[in-house]
Amino acid sequence: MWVDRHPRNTADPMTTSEPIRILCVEDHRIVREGIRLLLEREPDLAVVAVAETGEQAVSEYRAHRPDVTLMDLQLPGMSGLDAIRAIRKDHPDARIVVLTMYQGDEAIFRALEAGAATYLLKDSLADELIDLVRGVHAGERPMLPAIEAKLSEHSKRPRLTPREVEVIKLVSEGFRNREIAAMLGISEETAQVHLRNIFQKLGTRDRTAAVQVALRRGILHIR
Amino acid sequence: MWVDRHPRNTADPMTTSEPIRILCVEDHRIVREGIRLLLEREPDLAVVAVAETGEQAVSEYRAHRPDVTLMDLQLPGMSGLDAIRAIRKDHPDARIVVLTMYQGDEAIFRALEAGAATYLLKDSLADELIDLVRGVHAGERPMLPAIEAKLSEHSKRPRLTPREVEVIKLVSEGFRNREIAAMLGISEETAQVHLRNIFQKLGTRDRTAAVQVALRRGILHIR
DNA sequence: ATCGGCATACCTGTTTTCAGGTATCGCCGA
DNA sequence: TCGGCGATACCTGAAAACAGGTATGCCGAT
Repeated sequence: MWVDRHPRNTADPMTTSEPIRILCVEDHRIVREGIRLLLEREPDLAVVAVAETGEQAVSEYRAHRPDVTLMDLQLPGMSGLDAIRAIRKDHPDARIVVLTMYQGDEAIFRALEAGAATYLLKDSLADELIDLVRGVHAGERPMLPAIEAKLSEHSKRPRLTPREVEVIKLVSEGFRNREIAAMLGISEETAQVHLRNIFQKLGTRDRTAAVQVALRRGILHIR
Repeated sequence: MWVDRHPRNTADPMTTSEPIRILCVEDHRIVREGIRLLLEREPDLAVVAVAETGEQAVSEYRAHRPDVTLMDLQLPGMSGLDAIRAIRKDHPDARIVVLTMYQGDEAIFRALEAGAATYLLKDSLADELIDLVRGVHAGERPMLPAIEAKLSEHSKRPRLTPREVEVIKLVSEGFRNREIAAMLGISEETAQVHLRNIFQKLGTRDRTAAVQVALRRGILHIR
């Protein structure tokens, strides 16, 4: 618990003199610069720091204590998800807006579970982004209808357990059941049981299709 | 930090009255809007049209005949690659700059083969984008060192044949060898031979790893 | 205290995939 | 015209993956 040195705007951005201070976390420099320009067309928004990795995001957050953090999920090194967790661990009142390409229900669920205030896709309108930033800064947790829909879809589906996620991750990297078992310190048969349960939950009959579904749903990520 | 805001005079853009007319093809609206702002900070650049699908790109090209087209590869419906081919078929002198996230050597090779003038990644500098646009407009085919490196890497590797690409694509969708054979109208054994050749070329021992490598190298795409 | 979910393990089969070989046919370029 | 490559096909045998069942220990919630 600390005393915030930077006064925050709780309401009515246009009548307060201090703009909303934003940290923009995005690894693609052209995109980042573009988003910065978008935001800074608004007189009540100011990008005070940027970061292109999860680690940088954490340290820039500490250094600048922004009012709102705009976070991409796909980052080199520490993922955006882990960065959200790390920031929220030290600063439980951090207000984080996820802005990403990932449209999988699991990605959305995990980001909000990790403490993000809201979630939007990069093909949203610039105005939607700006509205969400203002709303989140005002303490709300505004949610776009498309995201709500994916969330309710998610709640109807069985989730993979942490162990199952480990297994499908190794499967996606091309390891055999025997190797996966050795890496996890379990028997090959147990690894197979996990895999069978994964197939059942994802509605697939083999590992290749399971990996595809896991990628689409945001259970796994590229690279 | 970074990004100087002054227009730089490479070929003295200020003395020419007509700006470079650009078509910007990019499905993510926030990114598209950001790139547009980036480009339009330069007085000699003007975004005269935008498109968010391959089909739109083709029709907008026809309607506006831009000097330079900025093309993303990942588009809903018709891919950016097919859009490049379609545009270049009707307009062999079309000058197209690919701006994408895909960093796989095969994606780069195919784009240039399809007629793109140059290729850059979204984590390039805004200035690099602007320089490339100006260079391409001037009739050059400027190439960033990182892209050249990937291209020479590509030339050292064996390429998959068209048939092999069809096979690995179906494999990535989770089909069994027998199903793939039926879909392609060949025997299961032939499908297996293709797959064996794919493993050999990609340096993998099984289908799951092969799909991962194919995704990384831009031989396959998500979705 | 009991029940359900999770992780673990083993058993028995069947199906699929992988590895190696050989062979034909057609096409294209040297 | 000859040689190579791509696509096709078949054979055999080994390895891996998949399907179904049963069972145990643990832990958290009711």
